[in-house]
Amino acid sequence: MGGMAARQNDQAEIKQKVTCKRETFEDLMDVYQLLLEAYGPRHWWPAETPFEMMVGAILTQNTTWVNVEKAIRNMGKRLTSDYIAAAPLEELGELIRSSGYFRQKAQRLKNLTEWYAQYTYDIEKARARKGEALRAELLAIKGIGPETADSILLYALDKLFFVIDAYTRRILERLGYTLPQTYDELRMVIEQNILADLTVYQEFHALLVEHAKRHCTKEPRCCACPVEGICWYRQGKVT
DNA sequence: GTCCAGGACC
DNA sequence: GGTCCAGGAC
Repeated sequence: MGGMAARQNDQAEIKQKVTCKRETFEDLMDVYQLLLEAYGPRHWWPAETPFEMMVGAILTQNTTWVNVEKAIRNMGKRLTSDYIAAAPLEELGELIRSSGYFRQKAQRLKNLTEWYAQYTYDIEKARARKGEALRAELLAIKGIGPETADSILLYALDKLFFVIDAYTRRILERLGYTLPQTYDELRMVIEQNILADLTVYQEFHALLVEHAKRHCTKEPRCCACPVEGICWYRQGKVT
């Protein structure tokens, strides 16, 4: 009699267990280590100069990197602050057409360059400022949101801000973490649980991108995944 | 041809 | 939630 009720209880408990999530982000560095061992250091961001890095950050918004590469190649020697500052909007747009949203992005490149002018296009002058101040300035630029701002802060300005993108969310979801809704909440909880080191920040984001492309694709390819041992999606605990 | 991935702003 | 876009997958 009690046996039946107890069994139903067990099943209810099991059901609850499979739908719950990781409680904390304390083991994030384990994820980092596994990805680093699997893929090796990525040495991101792929750019010749800090300015090219910032340009790439805008061009890659909602766009695959191959299309950005075409745009960067197309700009060639014109990939300079002086050219962008002076070029007609339409001409600039044509150069970067392959990266999509080219009218918006042409204007955004001009906005970025206008901001950079106050540092006389000198990255060291910008780096001399506090990260928080730079972040506020970048976010005030029309066309630069949190992800683009943090990419620029991390990869061009050497400031400790963790970059959150769609790949980051997808991977962490699948691993089983409970993600805060907002960008900054997620960024800060990650920052509180990883080593405060520029290389770790830079590599971790790059490794997440690599992982999202090789294994944690939209349709996951879990075979031989370097984090399958700790992944809750792989273990059927989350969908 | 249609569909889709992918940030920021309105 | 709608809009901005090219290019690759199908």
